[in-house]
Amino acid sequence: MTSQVRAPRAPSTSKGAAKPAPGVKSAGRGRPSKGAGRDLKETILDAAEGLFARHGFHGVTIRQVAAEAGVDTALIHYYFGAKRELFDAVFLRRAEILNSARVLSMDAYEKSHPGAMTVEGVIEAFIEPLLRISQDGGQGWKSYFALVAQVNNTPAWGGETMARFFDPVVHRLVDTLKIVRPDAQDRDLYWSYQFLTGSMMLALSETGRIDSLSGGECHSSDLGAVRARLFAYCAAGFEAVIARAPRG
Amino acid sequence: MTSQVRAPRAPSTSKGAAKPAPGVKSAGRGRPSKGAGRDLKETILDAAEGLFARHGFHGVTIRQVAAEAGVDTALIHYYFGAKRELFDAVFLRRAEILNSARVLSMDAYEKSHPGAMTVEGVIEAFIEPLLRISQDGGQGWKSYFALVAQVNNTPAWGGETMARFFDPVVHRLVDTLKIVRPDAQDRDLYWSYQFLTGSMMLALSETGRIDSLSGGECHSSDLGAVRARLFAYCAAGFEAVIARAPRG
DNA sequence: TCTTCATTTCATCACTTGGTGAAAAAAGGC
DNA sequence: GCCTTTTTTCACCAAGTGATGAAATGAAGA
Repeated sequence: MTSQVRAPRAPSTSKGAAKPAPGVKSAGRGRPSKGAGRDLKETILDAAEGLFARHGFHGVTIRQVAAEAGVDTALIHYYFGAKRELFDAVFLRRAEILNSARVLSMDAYEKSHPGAMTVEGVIEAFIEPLLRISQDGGQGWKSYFALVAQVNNTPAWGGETMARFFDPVVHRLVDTLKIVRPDAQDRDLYWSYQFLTGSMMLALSETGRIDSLSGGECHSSDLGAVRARLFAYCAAGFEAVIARAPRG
Repeated sequence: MTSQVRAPRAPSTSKGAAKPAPGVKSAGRGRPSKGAGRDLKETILDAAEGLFARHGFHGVTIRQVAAEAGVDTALIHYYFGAKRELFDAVFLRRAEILNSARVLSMDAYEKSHPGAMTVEGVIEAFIEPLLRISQDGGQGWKSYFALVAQVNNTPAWGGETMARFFDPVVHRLVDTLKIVRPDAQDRDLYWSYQFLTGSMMLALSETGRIDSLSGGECHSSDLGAVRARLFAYCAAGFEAVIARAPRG
């Protein structure tokens, strides 16, 4: 009864760079709206990313995205299909970059500290890539982290997507921690990770709450301050939970 | 073609016997949908609370709330006004209960441990009331915690409300911690609290993520497991951050 | 009884939502 | 130039959206 989602004419395939260059848009005389010579598709994703991060999936309309990107709403459907597919595209775009950066970081740490790894070192290798990317990656990445934090706390919604893309790297963390603390119980590691990810995502989403709470002494945008404390905080937490070893 | 004269309501059919259960309100035989003879206003708040918690403010329509509560949409506007006011009413209903429970808990701890308070003890006094209420308070409270967690991570939206209602008790926590660790810097305490609240809210929202992540070994509904670890985890984190005392 | 008043229902409004088909415009190969 | 394919715009729809005025209802007083 509901109109089935018709896949838009797929613009060639999706893989690789064989895309026939959808026309360097604003170069010639297409739309004069957006200045940069970037692909329109990326422009749409950027607009959607920022809006979704601020207002959530349901808080954003296709028309808002279109207005922000300076395109027609039909063009968004042409490229991405339904609204939910647009959201997924936003989510996917940076997920793989994130995952490979984290795996690389943990690989490097493991290799550079043979037989001498510490809990704090492992945790730093797990978190640091995100802090670095957020600091160096520009506004797009900051929006993305806010988006992930939001999805993380709205399980009924993107929970499955979360799991599909981020569980592997979490298992990698747990496996490495088990090398460092072979006697630790899985339960304790998983719960400790749950605590860690809550802290980490809230810090990365830079909600600004700490700014007013601290009367201006702390700033949520100060990721250096996060770096200076979060690793030690989480590592001590892990150690305490492992040491206590409750049979819960 | 739009506005034609509204005919006075047609006398309809025979008003004889077929009138279906007029809404007698509070006492006796209200709505058959909700079992208890509670006020309709509370029924509406309950419905709205559950839906807002699952789908967020924009993901819920007045009509959905009305259907869930078994009332007419106009009745919701009659009692609460605009949609946003309904949301605020949901948020407010339990906020004060929460705050007084926490203040009471910290008062009790402070009085019962004169000169012998510990960081972990203070943190337990701060968090434990929430765990207890969530365990004993029924589904309504669980929805409420999920709602708060969501608002906490969507700053552009309810950030101001969050601050107005929950900042005082946080300042109380910080003040008490300064008694226990007089040499601790404010910066460190605020950042540590930020990490704590991220962990705590994620645990309280019971997203179910840990269930699949751990392959069924942990359950997000197992607040006993949280209690057995979270206090120690956070306390160790606080101590580590204080001890490190970075000048960030 | 008759009147009053808070509550509840009904019908509807003005507008927005996601989504679509077809035409128009570029881009490109020949 | 001509013809084909991809990209972009335009007009529009069916189904909702939040919200409201007014009528209907029922309990409580007078």
